[in-house]
Amino acid sequence: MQNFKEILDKSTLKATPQRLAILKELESNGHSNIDEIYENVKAIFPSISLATIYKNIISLKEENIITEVCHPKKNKYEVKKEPHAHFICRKCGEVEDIDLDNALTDELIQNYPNSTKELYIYGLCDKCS
Amino acid sequence: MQNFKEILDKSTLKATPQRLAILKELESNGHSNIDEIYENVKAIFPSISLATIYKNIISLKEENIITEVCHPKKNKYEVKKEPHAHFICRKCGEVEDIDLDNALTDELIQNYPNSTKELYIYGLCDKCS
DNA sequence: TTCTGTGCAAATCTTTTGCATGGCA
DNA sequence: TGCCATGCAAAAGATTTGCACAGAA
Repeated sequence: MQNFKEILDKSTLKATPQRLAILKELESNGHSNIDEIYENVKAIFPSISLATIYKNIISLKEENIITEVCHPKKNKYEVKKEPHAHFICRKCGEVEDIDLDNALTDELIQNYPNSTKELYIYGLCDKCS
Repeated sequence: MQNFKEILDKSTLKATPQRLAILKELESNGHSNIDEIYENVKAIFPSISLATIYKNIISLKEENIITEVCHPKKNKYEVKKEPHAHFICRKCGEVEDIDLDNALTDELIQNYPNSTKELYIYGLCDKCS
């Protein structure tokens, strides 16, 4: 479990309880969309508003604390970590992290010097195929 | 230039002038989002409505005539063609097609047997980097 | 005639904005 | 006091739906 308070203290953003809850939700869920964040954080802060979620997602993105995962159904967000790939299921929308540690992907990405090392592969997950 | 009338005739959809114009727009533009399609088709059919664009995009997707390109800013659409990769600029949003003909990508995709051979690489395009 | 597709308007959903309030340095 | 950040409500934007009409088989 990461120390989000410390991460926020180093940024321009204050470590409010709501922000910490959003980050905790992303960490435990892996990838969540706005609704999922809202529902799960609401369980802890019943008074939180959707607008707060949206505003925080924008500022956490700007501060490079979270990353947007482009998603065919609904964009998702994740706590920033090592560059890695995503496998996204075209049917159920499930997102799976893929390690980028093999020679193959390294080499592929070498061909795109300006790439941010974000690779996405679409297909069907085990359940849906 | 593809024969879209023929393609539509083979599907369950009729080859209406509006549909043909949407496909022609996608073909000439490469990748367009809803607004771009609307604006450009409107130049030819001033009476076309946004609802018609939306409805057609849905049915053309269902018939596998077009493909949705997941895009951080606005989803784009393209006429279906050989499986290929996309390079998407995180800054300006430009989409660039990448051929999937090299051994590297072939091999990468072999590792994901259920992949639809859709690969996305994010980064900065030449202009933005 | 029948069926599908179109275009308008309304409805719904999603996201953003403005503003008053509250908490913390 | 002076900032941010929050939460509400309203506004703005995007997408979907219902319906009447038009056009092709």
